[in-house]
Amino acid sequence: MNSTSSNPAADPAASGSPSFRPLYQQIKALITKSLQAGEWKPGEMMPSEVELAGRFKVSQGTVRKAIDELAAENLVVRRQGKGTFVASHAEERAHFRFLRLRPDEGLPHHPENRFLEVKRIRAPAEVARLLDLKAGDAVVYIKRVQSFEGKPTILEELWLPGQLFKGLSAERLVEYKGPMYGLFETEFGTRMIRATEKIRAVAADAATADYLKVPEGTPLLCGERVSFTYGDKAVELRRGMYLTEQHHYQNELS
Amino acid sequence: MNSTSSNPAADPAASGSPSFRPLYQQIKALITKSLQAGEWKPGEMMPSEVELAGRFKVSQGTVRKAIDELAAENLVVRRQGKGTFVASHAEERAHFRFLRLRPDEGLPHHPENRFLEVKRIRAPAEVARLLDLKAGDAVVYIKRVQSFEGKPTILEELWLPGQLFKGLSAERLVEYKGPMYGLFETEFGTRMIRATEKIRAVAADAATADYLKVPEGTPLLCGERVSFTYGDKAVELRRGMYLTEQHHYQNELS
DNA sequence: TAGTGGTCTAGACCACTAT
DNA sequence: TAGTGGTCTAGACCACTAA
Repeated sequence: MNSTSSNPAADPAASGSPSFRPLYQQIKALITKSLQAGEWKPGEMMPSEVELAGRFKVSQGTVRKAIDELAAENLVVRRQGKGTFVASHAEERAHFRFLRLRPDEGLPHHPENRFLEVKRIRAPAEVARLLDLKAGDAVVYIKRVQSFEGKPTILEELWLPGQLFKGLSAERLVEYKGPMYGLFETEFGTRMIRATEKIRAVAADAATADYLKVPEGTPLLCGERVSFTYGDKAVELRRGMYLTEQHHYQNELS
Repeated sequence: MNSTSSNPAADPAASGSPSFRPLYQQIKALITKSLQAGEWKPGEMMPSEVELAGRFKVSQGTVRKAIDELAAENLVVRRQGKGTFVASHAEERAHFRFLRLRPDEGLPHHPENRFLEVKRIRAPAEVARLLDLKAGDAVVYIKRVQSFEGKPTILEELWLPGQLFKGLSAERLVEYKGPMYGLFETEFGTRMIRATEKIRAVAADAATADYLKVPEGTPLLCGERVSFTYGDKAVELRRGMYLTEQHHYQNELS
């Protein structure tokens, strides 16, 4: 396949792209668009490489390279002999991808959740800025405490665009088993695919100390996370206070 | 190339591997061995794909896939039209790979260094355990304070295997411009390729508070890093106390 | 046995860099 | 112009899964 081919996607003039763009990148973009549109739902198998190659009129190798990158970005999961599947936060293996807080020894446990508040409010300026909304736009506000083995360890506040999370209620959150991100993608069609996190050390204020049952002034990890869905659209702001007396934040540098 | 080929690396019996192992993985291992042996030094260009394909008696595509993975692991850097180069910590672009502490606004600056101690000691049990040494083995101990714009921000302690870092002195550290990892790879032939980090929040003790010129009890980020070289061999333990009043630890989740 | 992803090859051509 | 990495193809065969 080259630029003299009849394949429209490979023709820069037809694609409207002024500069050279590899075919497999264009295929990747098309597949991503289908993922975003929900053509194949999380957990489902997507069409085989051969089938996609036929649909896009390119070789299987080109589809392969496109899917390789999607797999590297955790958007899809390849399973030899079975097929390629849309990644899902509902799967066990995905649970710890965004959960970096680990007990000092042993394997991570699933925390017990206690929801303190779930309500719709108008976005404060700072929240609106980070979520790319207008100040005053509706957002869902969630406040919860997570405990490990009965010990309160995480105090977390979340802000979600109200537009995308209509009908999200405390009942629904409590009743859903598994990670919140699973609920978000299953019930609200919003899948988190990456996030940025800023971490600092702070002293517990009176209210936080009370929730975590520690003395005021106790040093806590403070993490601010902004999560993004397809198209680098910010869809979650999360501020967490982490008690790190028996836990630590684990990170791999490479 | 298939299992009936005359290529010894592709023959499981000849390679001594009982189970199936892709050819490109074997090639990757061979190239890694050459990197480890210093056949090509950091910053140097390594042989072209065609040349390596000839040497290993495989197709260029197979070498390509091997190098693709090495590039993904930051062991080498590809430059179109030029060649493939051995990655180096001495290069500007690598400076911030392991440096996650950022100023709250603006781009990261290079800190000013003040070395408080550089000496050879016997490894305490805990250090020996993490570096896979025997308690009492010689280690180089380094203690330093890093300041940004004159403000002390990081108090760091390092332990390095004495065996690998003979002749490392305060003078050499002070005189070397650029990141320590650059010095380590240039002068001591030890290249850090990945690390694990555990982070928690702690209160500054009297000594630390003094170094960082903050009140005792100030919340600090405490990071413990173990760095590894080729073959997943631990070669550095680093414990840092970070003042996060004007800085934060930045992380990308994906 | 059929279908899927995974590996490997050989060859053509493109984009980029240096000379 | 020559050499490098980057893209794309077509086809063969392997490993794994499920019916």
